[in-house]
Amino acid sequence: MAALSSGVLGALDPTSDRAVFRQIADQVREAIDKGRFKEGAKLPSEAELVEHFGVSRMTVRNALSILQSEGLVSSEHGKGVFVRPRPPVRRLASDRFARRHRDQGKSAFTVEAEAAGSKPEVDSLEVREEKPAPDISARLGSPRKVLARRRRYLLDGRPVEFAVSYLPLDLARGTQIAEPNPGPGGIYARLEELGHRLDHFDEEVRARMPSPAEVKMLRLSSGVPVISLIRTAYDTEGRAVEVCDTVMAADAYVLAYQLPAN
Amino acid sequence: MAALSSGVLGALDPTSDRAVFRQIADQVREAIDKGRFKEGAKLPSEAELVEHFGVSRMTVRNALSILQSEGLVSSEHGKGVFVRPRPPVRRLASDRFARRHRDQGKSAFTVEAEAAGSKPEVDSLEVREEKPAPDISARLGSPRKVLARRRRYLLDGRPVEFAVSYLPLDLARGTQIAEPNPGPGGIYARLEELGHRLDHFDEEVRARMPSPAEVKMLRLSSGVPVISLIRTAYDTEGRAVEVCDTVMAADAYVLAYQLPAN
DNA sequence: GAGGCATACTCGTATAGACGAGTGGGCAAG
DNA sequence: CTTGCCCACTCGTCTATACGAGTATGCCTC
Repeated sequence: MAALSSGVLGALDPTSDRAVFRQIADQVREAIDKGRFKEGAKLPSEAELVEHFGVSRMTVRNALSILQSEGLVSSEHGKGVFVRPRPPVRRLASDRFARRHRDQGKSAFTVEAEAAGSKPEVDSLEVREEKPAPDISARLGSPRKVLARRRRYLLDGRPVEFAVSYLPLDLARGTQIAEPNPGPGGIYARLEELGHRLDHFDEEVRARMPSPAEVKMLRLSSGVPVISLIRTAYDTEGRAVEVCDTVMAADAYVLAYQLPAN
Repeated sequence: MAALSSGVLGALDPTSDRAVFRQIADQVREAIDKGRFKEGAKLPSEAELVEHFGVSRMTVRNALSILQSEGLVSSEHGKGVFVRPRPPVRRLASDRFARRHRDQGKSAFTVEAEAAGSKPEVDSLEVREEKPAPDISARLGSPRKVLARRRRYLLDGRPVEFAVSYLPLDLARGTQIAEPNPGPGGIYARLEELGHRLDHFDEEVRARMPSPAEVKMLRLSSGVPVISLIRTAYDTEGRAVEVCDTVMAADAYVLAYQLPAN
């Protein structure tokens, strides 16, 4: 209440035809944008906002739900509503699969995370053979079955990315690629050892709101979209040797690409 | 009502500890996923859902608001709630700025849209000199002032993208780049004519929920994120000659990139 | 037939109240 | 001092009700 009377939030405009709950959302949003509520700070409680604006609680909750869907705030049961802190961002450079980055014992994810001062983890590792979904199948040249490698990546305990790699079964069966730990340099190193020298990767980038399963898997708070990245690896023969389907928490990533001008 | 009694939606599980509005959202989501409600189809009205599930209207609205924030449905005042149709998607290929695509009289956007059978439009064109924001300034080598070119792109009347190009003022002032219409091949063709042969582009891709201003500008329905793309163009001297800040409706785009493996 | 109006249906906004459940601090008992 | 409980405060869920505003339809009038 002290925070309110100190003038962080003003009054409603009864002459405006803008809905009351939008006016409240506007005021709180502006206060956040201008830094009057700082990152991680607790907003006034619903009861305080009810009293300050003289409206019912549902109206206040309606206003807060707007800000939540915009990704500006997140609520914690029993504690309050907080300005959502911006997490550190992981930058994926366009040369991240270059051969020269592939000669270490650790995975690219691990190396990069440790360099950035974060604690990397990989879990939910599942390796199995399965019948590919139509879109995956089409990219791989319609194999009857594929090897699927599923894993989840975490930084400092927070899940940031979920990825599934699909490889034609005739190519991967019986090799170290079919093992939970594919060895130093990852599956791309193994593919090259098997004679599939990699030529290039195609990546398709989309953004959308997460499914409930993805919300759970990535522990996403509301108002955070996901980036969907589908990468296809081609060998020098022009054969698609792997498709990797990745879903990333959008607030944890920036993708960097370099395009030639010619 | 006939649709409901025909069994598209089932009953609630009173023994479940899952909130009622979530159960309702789950059921409707599943019906959409399984195609029992098709794209563009009208859902049962709130009143029908109230009757079917035997709950209050706020509970139904709460359930629908979940689906709306997931981008699955959108409501239209006075008409109903509809399964959101997936709009046609525009694919941005990684060679879209290649010199060979730059020799026509029309802009790349126009050519590509017409090839895809859509009606392209460009509006809100504004060209002015201004003081650059810090992040833009840093990318361009800290010029005191820049030329800013703002425009909005539409496909079949729907706004899909809003873009601002920034160029160092000393480079653009007095040239055709400072004109509303930059001429055939766009500003990249003009830059090359001015002796700045383009070498490569850096692109940074992010996804997030839109600001209210972006919702208005792109006429976004709720539950649709935006893709933010910041492209920096470098000439063969290594100088950054342009920064383009683009905000795209995420449901209208897929970005395609090709990465070398070496 | 054309125009306009009434009406019924849709979602949008807002109120008031109730109870549940998670959190944290203080107080009392051991 | 430590343990455990209670309580106050937080957000979560749900009900019931009311009126406003946009849309579509059909009927009535002209």
